[in-house]
Amino acid sequence: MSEIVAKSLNTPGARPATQARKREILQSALRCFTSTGVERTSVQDICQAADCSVGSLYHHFGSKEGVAGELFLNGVEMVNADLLRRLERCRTVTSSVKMVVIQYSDWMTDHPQLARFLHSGEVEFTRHARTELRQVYREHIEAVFQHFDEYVRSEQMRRLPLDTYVPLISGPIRDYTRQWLSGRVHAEPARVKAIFAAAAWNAVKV
Amino acid sequence: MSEIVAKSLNTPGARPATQARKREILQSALRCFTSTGVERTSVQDICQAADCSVGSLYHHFGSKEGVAGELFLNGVEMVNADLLRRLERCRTVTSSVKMVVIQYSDWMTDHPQLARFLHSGEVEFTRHARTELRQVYREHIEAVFQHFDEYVRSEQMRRLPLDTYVPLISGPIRDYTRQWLSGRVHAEPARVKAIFAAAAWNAVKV
DNA sequence: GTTTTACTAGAACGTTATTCTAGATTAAGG
DNA sequence: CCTTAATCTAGAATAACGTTCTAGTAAAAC
Repeated sequence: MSEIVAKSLNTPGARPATQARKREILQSALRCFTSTGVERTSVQDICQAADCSVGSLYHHFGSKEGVAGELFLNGVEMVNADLLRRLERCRTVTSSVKMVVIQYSDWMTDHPQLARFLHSGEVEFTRHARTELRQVYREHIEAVFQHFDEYVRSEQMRRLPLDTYVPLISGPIRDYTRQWLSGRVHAEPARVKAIFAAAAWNAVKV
Repeated sequence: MSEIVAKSLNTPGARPATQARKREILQSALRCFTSTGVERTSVQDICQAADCSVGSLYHHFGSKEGVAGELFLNGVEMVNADLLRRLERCRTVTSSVKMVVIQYSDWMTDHPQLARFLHSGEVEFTRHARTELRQVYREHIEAVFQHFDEYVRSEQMRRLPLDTYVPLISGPIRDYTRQWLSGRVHAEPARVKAIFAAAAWNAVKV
């Protein structure tokens, strides 16, 4: 089971027990969402699984969407942080580009439940969650681009329209992962990552 | 506005007016779904827009999911048919591979409403719709692969694991389209298709 | 020890998808 | 034509669900 560790699961003024309760709710929700689907799980299902009252859930998360949103945000932050950590160790263009694909494959294979949830597309975000997610995404992209900037400058990588790098490098493995999660293909992403890593490098090398 | 033409919108024993009524419901539903989101549109919204009663809607489609499912299926069949039509005119490997990307870009750009709906990921399928969709997908893939088979045999194209062709060729443009629909990038797919078409060919050429 | 705040609980509310029953319209057979 | 059976429409009734509300409990602050 994947750990649902929130960056800021506790707000100022919160009691010690609160974090545990929130985490319990999030983990129970993830189990429900991935087994039954977001829309088909009721808040009562979550409360029953987490052994809490609806009042408690609404106090902490405001809505069912709120639970799903926080779960989604936590998941995205985990993947992003893991990529940056692994990118820092790469010292060449080739290994860096390939790492983007390899990390994605490994992470999705290692966290199938969160992978399923993040790819489900069922999550309806609140306005607040949406802006927060956008912010997280932007900061992440910026950090990743900073890593690759020197390679583009030194012409070890093709210079392309900014918006095309992500689809070119990550598009295929994302598409494959999606198919894997929907059951259309059977080999885990981690077992085909070499092909997609090579293709990614092939797409952006000079 | 895109035409919602059903392959088999009429069942045996149906009256002439039925097809028009069903199409009216589907078109109204599409408008509601794309403007408000699938989950947030009620069946009453659809009925009001289509000027019909809930009883009528349920008689024809069985459920809200049923409406969304048929809309989805029709959309997929339209894209697929369009691709096969355009592929038939291609006489070389390069143009064929690139056509897969180009057709996708053009179609999504020309049918933004259906594109948004097909990519929304909000549709919950009934068991029946799911199997039917799987069937349609399989037949389509088979037809497309048949077109490319000769090129692989004559070694004008790389021989790769079967499940990797689609992600390698279509993954990037799909990913880009998704980002375009979510508003993260602004240039229409049709305006960047050349880059992704070239990358697709680059990924599978010998 | 008192006051304030965080938290929990579960009944009550309004909305929504779905079902049901009754009736209207149309096609087919004689 | 008239009858009969089937398709189709309508809208009230139902059941389930997300959310709100009120009251109460526990813990921290002072």
